[in-house]
Amino acid sequence: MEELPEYAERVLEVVELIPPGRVMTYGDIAEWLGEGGPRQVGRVLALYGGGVPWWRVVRSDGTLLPGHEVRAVGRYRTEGTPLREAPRGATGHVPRIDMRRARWDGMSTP
DNA sequence: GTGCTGACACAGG
DNA sequence: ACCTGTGCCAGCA
Repeated sequence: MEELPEYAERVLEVVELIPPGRVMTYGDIAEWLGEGGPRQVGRVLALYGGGVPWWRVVRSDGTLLPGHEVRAVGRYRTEGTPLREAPRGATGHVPRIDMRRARWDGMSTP
């Protein structure tokens, strides 16, 4: 059985609450919990994020996790997450999240 | 105790 | 749009 710190459990719980097609930033989660900071949230996901939709947690500017961009973009296309598509034909360029539309404040429940 | 590191955020150039 | 520096908080050598 896992002995997760309570803070980690809270973070994971919030991440699981994020509806498909939406995203939250590390800072938003920290603020939503009212405790810790973005870096702590990031650390929790790095350690225990394997069981939650980690791709729905992005940086405030909408950039994806280094090394996991391809996997994440696959999910976004499947879930219909608003992306800022690169201008036609820009090969090698990874799309970023359209934060203005995709950001979820946690208010409207799915 | 001291210092570096990290799945971050923000401001400036 | 990209890179750099500074601030923040916790973990680790």
